[in-house]
Amino acid sequence: MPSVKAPAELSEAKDQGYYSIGKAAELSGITPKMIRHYEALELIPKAARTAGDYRVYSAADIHTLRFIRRARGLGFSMAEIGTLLGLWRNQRRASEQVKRLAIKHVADLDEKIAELQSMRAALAQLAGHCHGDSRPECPILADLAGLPPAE
Amino acid sequence: MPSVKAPAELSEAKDQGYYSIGKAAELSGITPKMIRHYEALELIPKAARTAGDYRVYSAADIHTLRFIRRARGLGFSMAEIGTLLGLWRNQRRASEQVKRLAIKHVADLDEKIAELQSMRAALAQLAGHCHGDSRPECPILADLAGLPPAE
DNA sequence: GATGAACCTTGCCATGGTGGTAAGGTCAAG
DNA sequence: CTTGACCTTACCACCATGGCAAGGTTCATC
Repeated sequence: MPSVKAPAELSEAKDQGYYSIGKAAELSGITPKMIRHYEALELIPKAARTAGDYRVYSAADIHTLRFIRRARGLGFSMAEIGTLLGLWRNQRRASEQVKRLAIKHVADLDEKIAELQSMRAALAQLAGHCHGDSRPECPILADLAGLPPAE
Repeated sequence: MPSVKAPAELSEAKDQGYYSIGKAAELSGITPKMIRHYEALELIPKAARTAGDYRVYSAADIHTLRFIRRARGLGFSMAEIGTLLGLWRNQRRASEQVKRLAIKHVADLDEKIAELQSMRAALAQLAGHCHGDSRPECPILADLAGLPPAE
């Protein structure tokens, strides 16, 4: 056995089914940047390190990262994802807790959607009344300036 | 004429129809904090100052602040509002420019709405399949974990 | 003419989720 | 031993807003 001071460990880790942060990013669809960020947020446990201080990830870690990515895709906040991860890991969870969180989030989404829709409707209405030619008269600006709607 | 070193100016300003930042905030619905912020962003011109370095606002300034508040209410970004203010102040603008900006913003809103709606639909679907009782089985978590939809 | 309340001033920090950049360390291949 | 790809930490930026702190101004009341 050659007397290498501190074996690189990284290729060794690879042989054992562990991934570098870059590989984990590729496999999970989360950037290395965000993986480190989630670790700092304590959403995921601190990754194991090689002798050279590189983070290493197991297949189970990749699985967790994918879970986070999907939850983000549904619009859950980091705090909510933290809760979801806790429930996911807890074999004795009640599905009722998960459902409650989901229903609440649906309501939050509905609220945001309604807000955006009312903006959209108001603006589309104004734009519909605007000639959109070379003349300066413009109901959009008139409305923003506070003039009566002039229906 | 009494030889007051530097006349307070504030009450004098008030007499002439000028407002303090607090009053301007009250009248426009924008917090003093944000009024200062908009000034720093150069969205609005630098306010005049009294001898005591207090900002003073005219009725026209209040008008501008209200314009900004309404534009924010329609979801325009600060950058877009800067453009809108420029068009508003420009008597020779073409309404076409305003309309183009508005239409673009409607498209942006539509995009966000569609995104939120697809989240909402996916999540509502999952929640609809979740028993929501004391048992741990949960299609929501199963989906986040990446299991097949199990329709 | 002093005191105190209400207001103003600037400046810094925080949010949330993500991106960038810089300065340096590690590793594998040539 | 060098090169280049990757990793490390530690900052700063975004956007719009809120909060707090430490200090100055104004004004009304005693």
